[in-house]
Amino acid sequence: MTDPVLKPGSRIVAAMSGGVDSSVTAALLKKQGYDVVGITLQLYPEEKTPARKGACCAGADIYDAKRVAETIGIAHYVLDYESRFRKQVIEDFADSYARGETPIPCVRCNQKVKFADLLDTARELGAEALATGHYVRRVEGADGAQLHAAADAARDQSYFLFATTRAQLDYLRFPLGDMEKSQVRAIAAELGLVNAAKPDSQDICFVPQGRYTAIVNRLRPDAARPGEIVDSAGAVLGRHDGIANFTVGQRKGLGLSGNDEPLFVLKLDAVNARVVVGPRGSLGSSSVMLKEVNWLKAQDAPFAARVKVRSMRPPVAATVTPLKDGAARVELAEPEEAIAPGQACVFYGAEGSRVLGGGWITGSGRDRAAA
RNA sequence: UGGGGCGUCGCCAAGCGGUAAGGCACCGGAUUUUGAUUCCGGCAUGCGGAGGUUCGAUCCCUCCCGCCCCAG
Repeated sequence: MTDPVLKPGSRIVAAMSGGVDSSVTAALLKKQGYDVVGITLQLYPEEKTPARKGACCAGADIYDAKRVAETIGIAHYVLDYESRFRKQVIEDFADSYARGETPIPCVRCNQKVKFADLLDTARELGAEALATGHYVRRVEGADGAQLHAAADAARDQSYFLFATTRAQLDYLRFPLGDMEKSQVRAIAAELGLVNAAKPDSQDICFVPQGRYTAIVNRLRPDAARPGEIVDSAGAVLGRHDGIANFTVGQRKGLGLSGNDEPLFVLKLDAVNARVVVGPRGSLGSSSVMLKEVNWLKAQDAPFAARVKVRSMRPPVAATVTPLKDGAARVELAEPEEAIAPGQACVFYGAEGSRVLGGGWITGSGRDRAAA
């Protein structure tokens, strides 16, 4: 099924990370007769991320992308995006932790790098569109392109693309949005792509072995300042080695023993380097405050929606109220646990799969405290 | 150095003669293109120490060590 808008034979830039998904994306477009140009971004120095499973965008992955491009017969370029990536994604990541938040670097990367600079580059190359291997659907609507969750719900990545603007969406294409992962791998195997059986990427791509705090500590030493672990009443229960080690809702790593029930992080106080903890029952909140909301629908009045407060969580019914200066308030029908500043709250239609927008969480209301 | 109580996994804590529950913490794995959560698995040949009684003792007896409390 070819694109309803693009002319046959149009030039399309395919963002190729070196993984199966983006490789198959490029292959499918090529098969459909487009003039596909593969581009791989070098996002960080190879030597810092020795070959490992689940990485992308450096070293061996770039090589994989090049091999795939050769196999399917398309042009392929590698662009050095290290400094942009460091500034837009890694620095932001560290700043966010230093503020006591829990960042989502993948969203920033899509928002500030792939759909920004890479998109511009694609235009400069005369391409009609930029395609990626995200599992998300782009639907041509009456008043422009719409963003929808992937057909394969278990694979859906719409949460990570909530910040995609309508202008960006207009130019983007996501050929895998209607497919199952197993189909994608089958196609890769059929075409003999080198990465057909390559493990899915996971963890933060620029962090070796999941030790993200090492990067944060190096960039923002303040986030590694030791401090107290306290309960909601302020009683000191223990000490910690830096708020960057924690996120709201976290249970492991507190080292507080002797309790009848486990304790979770309720809040991070960056100013005082304090970690506030409490029992599970104190984790729920039913109102969420957002900033920098990206609207993919008219933003005139409050509306009913289903929202996700974390990527791997079923959406819950909610009412979204647009506020001034790109802010919004979300009232959840049922309290959600562990709503963490720095994470995203993404709005979906009350029915169906359309993404209506989303924003960055700045705080949440503690309904139990308010009740 | 009179009286009473207590010492079981890193922490809390059952067991009170029949061959060491549980929770918390911790470790490992699964899941996951954030960070978490969650799930599964692991975690005291030994119950302060030394003897004794018994077929058999963490549970009974003796002594010792260490805490705590009330009196002096």
